[in-house]
Amino acid sequence: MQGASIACVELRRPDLRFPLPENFAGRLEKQTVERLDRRGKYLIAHLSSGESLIMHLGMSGRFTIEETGQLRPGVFARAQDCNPKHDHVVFDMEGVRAARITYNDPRRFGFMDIARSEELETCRHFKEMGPEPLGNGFSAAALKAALKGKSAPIKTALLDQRVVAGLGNIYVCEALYRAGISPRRKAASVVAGKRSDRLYGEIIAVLREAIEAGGSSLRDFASVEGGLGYFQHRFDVYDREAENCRRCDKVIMRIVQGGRSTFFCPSCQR
DNA sequence: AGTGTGTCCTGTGTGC
DNA sequence: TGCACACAGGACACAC
Repeated sequence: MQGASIACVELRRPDLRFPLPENFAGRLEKQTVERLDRRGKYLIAHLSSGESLIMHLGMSGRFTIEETGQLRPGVFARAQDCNPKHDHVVFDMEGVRAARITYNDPRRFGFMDIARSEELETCRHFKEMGPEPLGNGFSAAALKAALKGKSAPIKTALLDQRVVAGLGNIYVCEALYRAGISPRRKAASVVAGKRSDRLYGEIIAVLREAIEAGGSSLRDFASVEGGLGYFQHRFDVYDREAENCRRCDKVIMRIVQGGRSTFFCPSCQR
């Protein structure tokens, strides 16, 4: 999409998780995508109009690419296992590369929005968002400050995007296991000892390793080229209920916190 | 203000 | 085979 222009936007329904913004297609058509970016779990396309398209995949969203030009025919073939009845937004790109970019999302938990590019940092999606975990804004001190005084369980606190951006259920479970911290422990008590320093390091480590492995393909995640991630083979606890801990051989437990599954080793995590 | 609960939606896997 | 049910990578609205 970078450098290409949006020739046409086809909306196949008036909303995703939320209503699409006013004049959605009109504000995108004829604009050039100057730069693609990411903040937390959001994708951002900076447009020549001075506005930016903000996209979130939710749980099941995906973009597929069909190359319509002759540049690299067949490289970006449409994923076979993608039911076209959930194709909700179609972007026809022209210019440096002609392609059809389709947003498909069975559960429709994803959403899109538009904001002025110079106001991105203060728009509702990013105003309160915490630092990028692999960026300069994240440090052991920053993590401590964000967790300080919180009575919520550390598991719930780490899923809160205001603490640190981009952590989801898998990597929170994995980071807590690596750091030897019980998911039930109050966030404030993690700051009190040296646990938060260890946690800081493990958050970064697990994210780096997962990115290196191409992400985690549970059922349907794939890269935009269609390739699968491999990090799921290296989960220590996530989706391993009743299996044995790799470290102490005791049984991995599943509990529910804030309506989400938490996997942990009650012996290794204190 | 911070925290816990329910909700949005479809597909898949499991047990009966 | 058919059916009911639980659960899924996330964020938000709401009640306290």
